[in-house]
Amino acid sequence: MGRPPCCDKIGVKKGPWTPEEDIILVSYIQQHGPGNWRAVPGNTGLLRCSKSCRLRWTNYLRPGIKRGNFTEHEEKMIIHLQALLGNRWAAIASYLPQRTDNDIKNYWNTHLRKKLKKIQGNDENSTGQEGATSSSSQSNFIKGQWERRLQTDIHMAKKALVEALSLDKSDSLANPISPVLAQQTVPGSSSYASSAENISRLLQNWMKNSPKSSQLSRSNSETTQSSFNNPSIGSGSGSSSSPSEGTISGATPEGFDALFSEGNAFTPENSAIFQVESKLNFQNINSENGILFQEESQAPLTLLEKWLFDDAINAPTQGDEFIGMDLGESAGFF
DNA sequence: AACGGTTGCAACCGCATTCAG
DNA sequence: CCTGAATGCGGTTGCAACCGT
Repeated sequence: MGRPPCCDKIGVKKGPWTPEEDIILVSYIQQHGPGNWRAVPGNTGLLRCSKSCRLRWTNYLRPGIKRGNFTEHEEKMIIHLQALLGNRWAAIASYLPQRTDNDIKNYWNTHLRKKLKKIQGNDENSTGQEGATSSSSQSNFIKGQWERRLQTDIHMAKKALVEALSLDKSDSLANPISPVLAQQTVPGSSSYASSAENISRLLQNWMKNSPKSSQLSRSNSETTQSSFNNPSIGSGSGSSSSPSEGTISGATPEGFDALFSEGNAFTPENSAIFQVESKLNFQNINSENGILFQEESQAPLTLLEKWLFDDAINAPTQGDEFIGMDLGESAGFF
């Protein structure tokens, strides 16, 4: 049976998000933090269902999301993890904190699966006698995959238990991220800076597409960057911050037209102040509301993770990095 | 230039799980 | 403990951009 869809109400907008909607959502979350998605449409005036808001945030607007091409290392990790965990994209994404599960899933479906198929095809052609044995070897592989998955789950659960029971919590709290993961973090770039880049990008696109924008006064240029980060934005009197009355009344398309005139478009070049201020604001939110953006992107170091990174570090440049891992189709992928 | 096919990605759908009353 | 609602997750779809003819 299943529950009826939450979004089949009349008047709920579907389809691609507009920059205006993105900004309204980001602005709201900046004030109230992610969560309580049910309240988001009502409080923001967005004609989207809560689910859509959550998805937009987690897959696109959330701080720390890296977009664009996957690196070879990321690719290897995905293949490794997919072989180990199967299509558990959320679990895989937890090992690639800068990527969303949707992104990884898409990348797998569009790039890596094809790549694997191609290689499988080559293998079958080269051996020439797969046929009857391929199905059994595949079932063995699937069986092995499940066993490994089970073992990993048990391993992870054990480790988590040990960590939870450990008296020496200070170390893990002080350094919740592995050194290797820390190395991957771009020095000096705040988690929100990445989000600012996202917003900057979408705003740039918006500016391109919006004929109105060019007509707008540049006199707002000073207020734009600060007001975007100012929690009082849109509250009119600037006094409302409770979720129940936190409607971003000023965050209307008209309001944003004024806010983001051509001279105010966020670009990587001019968004430095924005990034710094945004960082500060999010830190405030972190401390005030207990929302931990940083922690969102910091998966704990598990044995699996350690193995993955050790493997990545020790991996030869080509070809045989999967030797001994019994990863079936993954072997010889590169 | 026009058209059809392909690709990549954002967003949606529906089921599963979790949580609060 | 039960029930209904919220949230999480993976599969799938829709569509714009790209490419070849």
